[in-house]
Amino acid sequence: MNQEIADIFNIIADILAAEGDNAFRPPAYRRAAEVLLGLGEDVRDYQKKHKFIDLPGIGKNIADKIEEYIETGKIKVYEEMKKKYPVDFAGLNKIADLGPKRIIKLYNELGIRNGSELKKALESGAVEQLEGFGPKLVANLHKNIEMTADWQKRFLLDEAEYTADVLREVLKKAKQIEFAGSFRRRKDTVGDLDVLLLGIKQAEILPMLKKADLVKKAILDGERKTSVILPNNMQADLRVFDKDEWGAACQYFTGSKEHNIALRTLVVRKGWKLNEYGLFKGEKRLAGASEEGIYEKLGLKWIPPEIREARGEIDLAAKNQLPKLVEEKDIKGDVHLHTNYSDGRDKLVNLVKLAKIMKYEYLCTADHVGNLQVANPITASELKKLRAEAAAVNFPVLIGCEANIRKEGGIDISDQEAEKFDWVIASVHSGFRLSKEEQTQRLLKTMGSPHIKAIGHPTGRLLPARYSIEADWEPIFRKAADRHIALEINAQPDRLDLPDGLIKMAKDLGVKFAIGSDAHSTDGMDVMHFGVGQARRGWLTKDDVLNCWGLKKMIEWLGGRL
DNA sequence: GCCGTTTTCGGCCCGACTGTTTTCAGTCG
Repeated sequence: MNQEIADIFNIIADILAAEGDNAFRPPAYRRAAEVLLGLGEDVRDYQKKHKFIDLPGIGKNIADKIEEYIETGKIKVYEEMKKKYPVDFAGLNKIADLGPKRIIKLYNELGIRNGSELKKALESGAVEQLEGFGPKLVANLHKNIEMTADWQKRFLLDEAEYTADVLREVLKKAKQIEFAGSFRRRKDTVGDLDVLLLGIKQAEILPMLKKADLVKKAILDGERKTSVILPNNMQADLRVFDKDEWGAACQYFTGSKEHNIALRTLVVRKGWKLNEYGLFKGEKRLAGASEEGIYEKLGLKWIPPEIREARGEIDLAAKNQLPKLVEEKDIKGDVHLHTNYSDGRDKLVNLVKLAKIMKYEYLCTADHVGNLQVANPITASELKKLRAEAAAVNFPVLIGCEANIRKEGGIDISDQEAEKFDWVIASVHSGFRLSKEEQTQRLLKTMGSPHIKAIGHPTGRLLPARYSIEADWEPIFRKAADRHIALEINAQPDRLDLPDGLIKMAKDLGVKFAIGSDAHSTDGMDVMHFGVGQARRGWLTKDDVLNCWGLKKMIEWLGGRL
């Protein structure tokens, strides 16, 4: 429901912006939309324990509208706006160069309500008759309307990372390069790449990209900014900065927007100014060469990019109480690996070889078992072979399994079968569309099973945007904490499950986590850093993560049930 | 529409770029 309300707020913001009476109302609605999306739980659950008005950026007016939507499924103000402008705002807004003002103008003057009507009007020549719609803008709209659908999508982190590596190579002439934005914050999906460069001329960039055949479309090329669409339809914005601006640029373009606005509130209070070039008192530069310097001048500890989301990090930085977030080097073992005995491609001995190179201290396998729509579950005789292989590798290996959670709760193998494994992950692989109540009961019941040590990819979501089960997470998290059952943070870039908001909520309820690669071959083991990034976005320290503890302590916490 | 260690009113983050203008509006991040 959060998404539904956020969408409505964004459209209200668009319409208010187009009508243009008070320029500060639209951002208020947009901020409220962001806050709802970052809430970590459904507004209906949140409402039971808290008041919306206590959330930052949400006042009486917007709180009333949220409650109105929960009660009636509608927001009156929005319904009236829809009558006045029966327009597909969300769709039209995705077209580049088209914002609220132009959308309203197109509707008022030509009655255009959606993309296909716009296309017809462009083709008939009606649009170029409008004041303010010159030949270049019309030509751009023609092109944009065709391409927009492709470049609007969000990308998985691994594709963004690969793209960044390509750009880094092509632009290696630069002395320094940083990929800022949501990529640096390790958000689960990335819309574009913000590329910051040092020691190179802005005018050199577009030619270098063109020479490397990386420009599908040049959007703009100015004195301080170059924007292109790359061949994979990802947008890259590239900007060059000086050495004494570098930290300010990194800070500014890493965001998030909400974090930066909150930071600027502090700055304004001191009578200073903060932009992408530095922190200034009048003309005097107080800081700018390093991010640390900027935060320090503001009386704050440096804040890791992953938690710059205006979720309380600035207050804690002021009090020097930021958590020391988990790092990739803290990971002591992988806890979710498939071998060749289920649907993995590699033998245990090869997984172990790589584990040693990665400086792990142990591995936990998690081959599929059971009878619910699973590719090639491990058999009893294969389990014996795997045990023998594990005994031979001279490296600590827990032999585990990934069992399926039944529709009615519990897992699809018996207690006797489960007992044969050292480590049992229970995962939802079916029944994604059960009701919220059924889903909640199903997970609660599953956690009553005596052998389960972890819940795998708990929401079942697949990115960039597919199903995530609906459940009332609070009682589930409470039971996980109580029963010493870990929640997995699945590091696959198309899962990153749990999502960050739920991680934070679970942590606050005392839950412990296990970051698993879910690798199906040695190649798949290198995704661990994505899982660590996700854990950091959920404010986790190494104390929160089982596989940062060492095997002995982890087993103790699990109750020695091995 | 939100918010408060100058304020319950009067502020609100800030700059770049393009296109359509002839000094600025709209979009974007």
